[in-house]
This record gives sequence, C-alpha cells and structure tokens, in this order.
Amino acid sequence: MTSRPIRTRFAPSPTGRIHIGNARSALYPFLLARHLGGTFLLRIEDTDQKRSTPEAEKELIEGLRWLGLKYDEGPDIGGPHGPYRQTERRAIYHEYAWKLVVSGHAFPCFCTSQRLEQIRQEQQKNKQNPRYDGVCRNIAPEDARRRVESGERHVIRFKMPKEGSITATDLLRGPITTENASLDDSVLLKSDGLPTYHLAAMVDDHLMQITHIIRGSEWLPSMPLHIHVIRAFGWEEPVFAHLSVFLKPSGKGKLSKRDKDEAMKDGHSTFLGDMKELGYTPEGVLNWIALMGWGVADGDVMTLDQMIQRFNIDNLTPSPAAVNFQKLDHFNATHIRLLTTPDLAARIKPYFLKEGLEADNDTLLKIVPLIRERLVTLDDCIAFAAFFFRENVEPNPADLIAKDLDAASCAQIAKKMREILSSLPSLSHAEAEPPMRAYVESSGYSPAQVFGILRVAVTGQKVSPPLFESMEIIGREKVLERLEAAIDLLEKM
RNA sequence: GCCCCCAUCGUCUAGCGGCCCAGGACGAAGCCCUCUCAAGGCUUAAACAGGGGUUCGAGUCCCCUUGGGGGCACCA
Repeated sequence: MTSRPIRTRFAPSPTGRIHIGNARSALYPFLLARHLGGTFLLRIEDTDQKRSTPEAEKELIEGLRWLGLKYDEGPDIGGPHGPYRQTERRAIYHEYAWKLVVSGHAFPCFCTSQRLEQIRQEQQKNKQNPRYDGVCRNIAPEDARRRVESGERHVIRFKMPKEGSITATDLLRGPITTENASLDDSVLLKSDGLPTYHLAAMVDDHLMQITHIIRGSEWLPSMPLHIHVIRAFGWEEPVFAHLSVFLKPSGKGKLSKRDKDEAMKDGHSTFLGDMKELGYTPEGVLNWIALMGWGVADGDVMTLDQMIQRFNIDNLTPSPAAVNFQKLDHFNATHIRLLTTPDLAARIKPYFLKEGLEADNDTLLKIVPLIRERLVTLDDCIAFAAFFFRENVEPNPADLIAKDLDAASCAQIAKKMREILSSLPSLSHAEAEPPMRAYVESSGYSPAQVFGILRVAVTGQKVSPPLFESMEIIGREKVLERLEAAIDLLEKM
C-alpha cells in the first residue's frame, strides 16, 4: 500500500465553526503529504442536509488558508478526482451502494424510522444493545427489487456477517480485533438518496486514491465496519491513523462547546476565527496543536516548513491531550519574536487601525523592535504602543508619584528633567540618556524613581517599552509637551 | 448497559528490555541582568496509577484492578 503515491485528505463536514480539532485533523495529513512529496486534498462531507451550511464551508476554507495549509485538490480549486463536495457525488454513491446489494454485501431496508425508534427503546429497556433487528435482511432479492422499483421508501444497509471476527489495524494502536456479532447492519445509503459517512468516506477515499486515512478517534469504533465495506468491494486498504481527542484544560472530559465558550471569557478560544481576532498567529496556533499528539524528541519550536521536514507519522501518540492555553501563549509569543520587523509591523497595523489610531509604516517599523519581545498576542501592541500614535496621553496622577516620594519632590524632579531635555537639540536615545543618567547620579534618587516619573509622564503608563528609545520615536516636541502636562498635574496635587 | 481505546512530572511529551537514581518544553519557585514590563542566562521542585507475572534485568512485554476517554443514529 505504501508503493502507491501518497495521497491524504482533510474531510470535514461543514456543520459549524472551524476549531483546533479540525485544524489538527488537517495538519497531520498535510504534513504527511508534504513530507513525502505526496498530495493533500480537501473534501467537503456535506451529506447531512440538516446541519451542513455553505457558511461553514466558507469558514473551513478560510481557516485552512489562514493556517497556510494549502491543498492540491478541493471543491474551490477542482482537481482530477472531483467533485470534492459529497452532495455533488450522489450518483456515485448510489451506484456503489447497489454494487454491494448485487454482490450480497448489502440489502435494501424498508423499515420506518418510527419502528426502528420503537425497537431501540425496547432494547434499551431490556438492557440489550440497540441495534437493527434484521427484518429486511431476508427479504427475497426479487421482492426487494420490486418494492424499490415501485418507489417504496428505503435505505440500504450493510449486511454484517453474523459470525467471525475482523481485524483492523490502527497505525498508532496496532491491530484491533472485533467480533462481527457485535457489529450492526449499518445504513450506507439514506432514504434521501445520500450516503452516510460509512459509505461516502470509503467510496471517496478509494476513488480519490487516498493512502492514509488520518481522522479523529471518534471513528475508531467504526473502523471494523469500514474495513468490511472496503473488503466487500475488494479494494486495497489504506493506512488508518486515529487521532485522540482534545480534553478540557483540566484533563477531565473532552473539550465541548461549553468549554469553548468558557475559554473565550479569559481571552482564549479554540475557534480559529476567534483566535485570529485575539491576536494569535497561524504559526503559534499551528505549533501548539502540532505538539498535542505528536511527540518530538527536542526542539519543539517549529515553523510549518520545519514541521514538514521533521514530520513522521510514526511519532503520533494515541493518548488524549488536555489543551493548555499557557502553552499556546508561549508558542505565540515565541513565533512573534521570530517574525521579521516588516512582517510584524504589517501584522500589528490592523489592530491600531481598529483602535482608530493612524499607524504609519515608518513609525511602525521603528516601534516593532521595541515591543517585539513584549507581545504575547498581536493585539498586545495596543497596550504597549498606542501612546506613540495618540496626540497626548492622560496619565493617572497618582502614577506620577514615584515610590517613597511625595508630589512636591516629584514635581521638582520633573522640572529638572524638563530643564535637561529642553536644552538638548534632539532627544535621540544617544543624546538624551547620558545627561539624564548623570542627573540621576547627582540627585541621589534612584533610576527607578526618576525614570518612573518620566515614563508615566511621556507614555501615560507605568509599563512601557524602553523609555529613551520610545522618546526618540515620539520626538522632542511631544515629549516636552507631555512632560509639561505632567508637571502641571503634579503641582496641582 | 454493551463494545472499543488510552495510562511517564500539574500540562504536552522523549523513552520502542540494560544507555534512565527517567530527558525536553510549558507552567511554578529562586537568582542574575535591569528605567518599568518583557526577553535572555543560571538554578530548584515536580512523574513511570496500583498489583501480579515474564526476564539475569521492566517505564519499556503479558494479565488484572483502578482511573480517564471514545462509540453504540437514515450525524459526521
């Protein structure tokens, strides 16, 4: 099976917002294909007409683009094995479902959902496994055919062998043997003419020549069915790898919708759309999710290209992983520091614009080196650097008073600084710092006290990028204006 | 209820019988640097779930228990 050209796929159903679970299900097959020089494709599994929406498909595609997981074939770009949207492949599924009926591996079932629901309830009441009771299994093929042709509503079910067992191999877990008796006569083709996942995915993976099926572990229990289907058709079996689920940060229980909303409250989210909004970078997100389920020996900070180089499907891990947002923050901050100055400048610009601040490229380029290692998320740029673009700052008066000093002495210090700074032709870092240091030295105050007053006066905040570098960017005129305003404030106290 | 899967520091993980008194990363603690906050450097605490086997030797193989997770739809 590995002699075939490598082809992998991401096959989501467009039923909701794209989240980190989806992202990781796309990432690994992408990495495998790229690492091995194979092909990676996107297939939309929209056979659930009740839940699938075009908006969800759009968000899926946008999410993949944001992450940089480029696919070689897909619904929006086409390819040699299309169409790549399952609702556009109805005829194919119909044909293959009937092939199984003809070969005796499947049968039409005319049971109503009401009856099915009823027997399910009875079975549960009797503590039996809910499953199909097989009444349509033994309808004579001729009769069945006639009823179908007369237009009677029906589904097609897989005719699961009553005896024997089947061994299916998961790459991460090894062979798993299942008794056929514990398997059900699952529906392959629904009465609306569309296939269920069990048929659609297997048919498509075969037709699209997929060599590695990488998917979530919720599919592990149905892998035996899938192997049965594949064998019934006589097809070559792909490699199966089931990724474990993401657990809540506490490690108790899987990540649910509720946890996702909960996370949003403290500035985190597991939805890609939100994460972008919150200032997370594709690099950070990708690195974070890559390592939940992929064990690398060392050097865990990687760009997508580095992941492609190092990826090895054998290093995927089968155990569930609890999400850890602190780690996301770490990877995000790390990747931000790795960006070039122009790149980072371009990425933070929208956040300033959104605040109504006219961030010009020249200033942005000068600011980036000052704030780069202070940003955890891109939107932190507002907290650290908005003052560069504001006309004036409005410091909290109390912040202007240095530790262990009173307003009067702080005012004196501020005036002295104004005297020194205004005597300088420019406030470049190189020109302004030495005389200020000399003043601190002679004044008997500590650098923290003196520079603390200056910082608050000039930036309006207690925490800021390096002071002298910042003043250089703000410019002499504005710095002196702001200092003046601070002196006024201090004198009124 | 039934079936299946998983199990190394708080978290993500390395380890594929001797290289392990278990390594890395995040987080935590301390120190250094320092105009704030970061970044950076150094250091510390922190794990093989429990019990049986197999073996000269087990974190590594087998079994049981416990814990956790997933699945049992005309949803994917």
